[in-house]
Amino acid sequence: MRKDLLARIYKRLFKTFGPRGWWPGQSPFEVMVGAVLTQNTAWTNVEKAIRNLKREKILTPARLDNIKISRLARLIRPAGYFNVKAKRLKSLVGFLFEEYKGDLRRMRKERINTLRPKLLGVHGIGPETCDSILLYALEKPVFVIDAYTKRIFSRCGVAKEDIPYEELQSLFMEDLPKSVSLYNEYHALIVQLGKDICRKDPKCGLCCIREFCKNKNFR
DNA sequence: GACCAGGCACATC
DNA sequence: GATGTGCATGGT
Repeated sequence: MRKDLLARIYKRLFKTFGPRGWWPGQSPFEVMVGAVLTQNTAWTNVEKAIRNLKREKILTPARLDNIKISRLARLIRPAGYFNVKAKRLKSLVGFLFEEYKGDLRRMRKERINTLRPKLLGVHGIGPETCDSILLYALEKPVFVIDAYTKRIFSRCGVAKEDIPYEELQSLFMEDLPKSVSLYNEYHALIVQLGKDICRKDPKCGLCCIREFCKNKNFR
């Protein structure tokens, strides 16, 4: 892969879509909860669930730790998979208390290299959710890979379609400067592109980016 | 009414 | 280790 390809694609995407303003959330804890709720789910549904949690004033680590799981499930119902996600949120909050006394600021102080494996060990926290929390809630320079990233960048020939998560992540992190704001914006732009184009035309090979790559003869 | 959405754990081979 | 399946609501 050409050295600055991914940086150039970023610039192209940013020019096309502009800043995305991610992650929508009023606090790091809200972002963390949103990261679980949005698993395989449209964000509009997550918003309804978060509204419910706010209305009941239980969107804090202590309140979520104490609430009965059946009530939590009922409140997050609009986000789908509500029984599964209620359990996952409980695990995550339990972890937050066991390791950091329920304090995200403590969690934030830990180094990525020790924090990431620990977080991945929590039930219901896979690589994407983990990295979303690290980047968007804790402001760690970690690149988030999701289904869109894999689909888009395999279609334009940057990676194979079945490339493992960490491998694709490394492609980005080795090619780009380690910047929280850059990773934040880039991932959001990829999701925007995925929503705009990939769904409407399954055969679309990345459209503007592919053209860009072709013109630049990048491979 | 089918299809999809900002995944993950678990069973089975 | 690869592959399949359950989990569920709400928008297009």
